[in-house]
Amino acid sequence: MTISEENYLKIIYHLSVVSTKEISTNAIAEKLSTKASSVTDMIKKLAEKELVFYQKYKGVSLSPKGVLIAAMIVRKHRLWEVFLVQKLGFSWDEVHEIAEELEHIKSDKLIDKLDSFLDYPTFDPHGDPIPNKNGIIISMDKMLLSEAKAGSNYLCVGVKNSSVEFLLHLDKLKIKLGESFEVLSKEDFDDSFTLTLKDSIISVSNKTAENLYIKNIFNHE
Amino acid sequence: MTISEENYLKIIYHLSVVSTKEISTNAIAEKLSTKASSVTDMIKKLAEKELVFYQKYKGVSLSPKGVLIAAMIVRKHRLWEVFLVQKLGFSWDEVHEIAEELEHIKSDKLIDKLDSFLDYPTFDPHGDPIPNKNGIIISMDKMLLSEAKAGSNYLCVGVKNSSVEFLLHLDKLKIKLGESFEVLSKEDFDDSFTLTLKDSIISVSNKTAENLYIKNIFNHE
DNA sequence: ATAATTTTTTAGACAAATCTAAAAATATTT
DNA sequence: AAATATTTTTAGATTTGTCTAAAAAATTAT
Repeated sequence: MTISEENYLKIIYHLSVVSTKEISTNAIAEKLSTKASSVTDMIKKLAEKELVFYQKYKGVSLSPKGVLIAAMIVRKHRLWEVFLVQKLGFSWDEVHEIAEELEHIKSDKLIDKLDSFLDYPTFDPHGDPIPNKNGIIISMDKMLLSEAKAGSNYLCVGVKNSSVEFLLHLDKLKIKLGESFEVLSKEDFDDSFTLTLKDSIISVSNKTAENLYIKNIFNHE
Repeated sequence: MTISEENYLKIIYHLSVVSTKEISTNAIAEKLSTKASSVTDMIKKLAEKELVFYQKYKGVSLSPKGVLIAAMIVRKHRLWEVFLVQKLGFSWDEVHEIAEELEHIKSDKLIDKLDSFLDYPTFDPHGDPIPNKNGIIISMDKMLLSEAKAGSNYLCVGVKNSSVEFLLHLDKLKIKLGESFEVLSKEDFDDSFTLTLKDSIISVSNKTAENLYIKNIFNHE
């Protein structure tokens, strides 16, 4: 597997999580910042290797073999992110770029040992689940802050948008994953939210609320 | 810098440590398991970038800029080896291959943080010195076991040959870096050595003795 | 010092991954 | 359903790093 092939499989994997349908050439090209013609070439190569199912003009989907390889790349990426944050002290907005390189290091033993060293984490620093050795990911019943109800208590569990800009914005608001808060009110005027977080009251824009995953905290805890 | 360019600089760096003279095309080709014609092509490219000094048919040497880049690659390689052994529990014969990949990860901040996480090590698991951020390496006054004198005490400090086979052989003899021993005798018949190591007496072949670096232990310690 | 050998370079070809431009297929509009 | 627009594919070119085979330079031997 070349790095390029791995990147294609990874992107198709990520697109497949969102869509269920066949993935279009253009969608892949956009994610990889490349041209549709390059995507067609690479897809043919991956189809030749039986890592994807492909029919001309009909889009592409991962074969079982392709799913497993892609899940292992995502597993490596997210384990390295945990390492960078928890062991080396990076902030959550810095780790994606470095993990993009580390995810291509080829050694199963390395990943097993890293997993053990990190104490078998199940989520990465952005709240995304880490596939296990068989490619299985545990899914959490999360929702967006934008769907929250006034008066309820929640926990921050992940980000939908993990761009550097958004993550730094959350840092400014002192919002961290694992933190709990209460929704005081939703403002009708601009669909923003007012929350109590660690004894202070903050206002969160609708755009932010639509990119932050949360989880209900039930009172019996 | 591509991975290929980095590998050429690294090899020229390693060859320069041994020879002082200009490095020949064939020497590089042999180390990289490639053809002389490929080496010529790459050297031209590196000369273009002013990373090496090059004159047709006269061999090649690193420019100051080239030395620094090469030293940083060696620094990364050796720091990652320390990480793999000390933090992940790899044995010293397994880490070279993985570090060959990790050394090409591009992030200065990553290496600074890794260095700090490892507590600023100065030698890698094979006893080779780790260049500092300025490319400076501290050299140790080491010698080969084959030059040792009967009756003296020494410390194992490094290996000249770091092949998997040799390292596993040392494991069998229970020879580890940092261990001390006394040379009981040198056998005239086959130039082998008899040592006391951790209360047991072992025999070490001349071939092994010529690949193990040691250091005198003075009695006033 | 000339001949033979080895080393190095050049010239031209190839595979991988990309691109542009044009053609073909599909989807959307009217 | 025909016309228009979009998407996808094909064809051919480019770049990077490699190769083989032949030519040129340097070294070694006679």
